[in-house]
Amino acid sequence: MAKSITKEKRQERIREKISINPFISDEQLSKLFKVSIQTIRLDRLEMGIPEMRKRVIQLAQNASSKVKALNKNEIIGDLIDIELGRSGISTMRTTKEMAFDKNKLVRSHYIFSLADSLAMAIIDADIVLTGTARLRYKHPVYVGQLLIAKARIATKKGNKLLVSVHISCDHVEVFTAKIIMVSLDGEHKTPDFN
Amino acid sequence: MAKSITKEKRQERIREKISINPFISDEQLSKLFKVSIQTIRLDRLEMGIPEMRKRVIQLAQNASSKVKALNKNEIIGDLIDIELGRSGISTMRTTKEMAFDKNKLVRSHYIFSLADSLAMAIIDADIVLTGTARLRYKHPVYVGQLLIAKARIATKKGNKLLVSVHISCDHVEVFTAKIIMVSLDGEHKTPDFN
DNA sequence: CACCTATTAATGGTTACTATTAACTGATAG
DNA sequence: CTATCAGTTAATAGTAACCATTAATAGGTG
Repeated sequence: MAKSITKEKRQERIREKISINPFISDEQLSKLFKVSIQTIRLDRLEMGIPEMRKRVIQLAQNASSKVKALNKNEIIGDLIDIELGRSGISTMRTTKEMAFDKNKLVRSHYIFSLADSLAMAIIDADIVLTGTARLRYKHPVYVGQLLIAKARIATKKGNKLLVSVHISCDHVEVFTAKIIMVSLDGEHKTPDFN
Repeated sequence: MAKSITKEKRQERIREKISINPFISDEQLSKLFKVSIQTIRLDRLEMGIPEMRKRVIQLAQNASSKVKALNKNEIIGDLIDIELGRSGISTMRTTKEMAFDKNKLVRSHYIFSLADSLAMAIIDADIVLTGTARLRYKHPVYVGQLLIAKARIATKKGNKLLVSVHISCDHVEVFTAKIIMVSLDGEHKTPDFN
C-alpha cells in the first residue's frame, strides 16, 4: 500500500482545512490532496459537511446575527427583575470571549459593565451618565460562571443618585460598587458634573 | 404614466432591500418589485452591486476578520508608549459600536476598559488583577472622539500597586481613575485580596 | 480467482448568476 | 404621424460549484 494517505486521515485533514478556510471549494481540495473531485464530495458527504456556498452563507448569517446581538447589548447581562427607581437584578453567564486566553480569568471591565448597565437600567430618566464610582473586586471570576448582580438606589440628591451594586457568583460576593449616576431629564441637556 | 414606480426609485429600494437582507437573490427581488429578472440585473449593474453570492462571501469574510480582531483585543486601545513598571500611554478612537444609539454618548465601561487595560499593561507581572478602583467621569465622550489615556504607577506595597489613569480628549480631561491592582507573580497563584 | 473497498468517471440536473444581442413598449419630439 | 429613445424584457450561451445516481476501474485480501 504505497498510497499517500488513508481515507480516514484524508477526511480528518479535509475537516481541518475547511475549518481553517471555509471558503475552499471541492476543486481546490481535490488538487490539494491529489484525489478526484468526486472523492472529495464523497468525503464531505460521509462527514456531513455541506458545500462551500452553504458554509459561507451559514458563516455570514451567524456572523451578522452576532453583530446585531452585540449592538442590541445596550444592557449587558439579562435583566431578570426591576423595580424602576428603586432596585434591579440581572445576570450574566461569563464566556471565553470575556476572559484572558491564558488563565480563563474574566476581565474586570466585563464585571464593571454588568454593574454599570444595571445601575443605569434601574434609574427612571431619559439620559443617565456615570459620574463617579468605587469598585471593589473581591474574588476572581472564571469563564463559565454565572454572575448575579443586585443593584439598589441608596440616595438621591437633585440629579445625582447613589447606586450600590453587589455581584455574586455561587453565593460568594465577587464584586461590589458604589456608583454615582447623573440623570439628565428633559430640559437641561448639558451635563452638570460638579 | 400609470407605471408603478420609476427606475430611480426602484433602484433606491433595491439598494435598501439588499442592505437589510444581503442574502436576497435576483429572482426574489424581481418578484418583489414585479419586474423581470433582467431588469434587476441591469439595476445591480448600474449601481455596482455584486451578485448575491459575492455579497455573502464578503460578509462572511469581514465578519470572520472582525471576530478575530475582537479576540485580539486583549489590550483595549492602542499602546503607543510604555515604560514597564512605571507608566504608559494608549489611545482609542471611539466608534458607534461603543455608544448608545440615540445620543451617541460613549458608554462608560468602554472608557473604564481603556483605563483598566492600560493599567494592567504597564505592570511587570505575569498575572494582574484589578482590586479596587475609584472612577471619575468628568465629561461625556461622543462617538468619533480620540481618547488619550495616561497611566502611572503611583505606589507599590507588596503585591499591590496603585495606578492613576487620566484620560483626555481634545486637551480636556474626561476621566480619571485610581486603580489598585494586585499582581500575582510566579509562586503564589491564589489571589490575596485582603 | 472472486470479492470488496476505495476511487474515479460519466451523465444529467440545479442555482444563481454574467455577458451579449435582440425585440418590444410607451412616451416624446420634430 | 412617425422616428426615436429610454426602459424593459426576452433569448441565448456560458460560468462556477455544486447534488445525485450509476457505472467502471484499480488494488489488495481471503
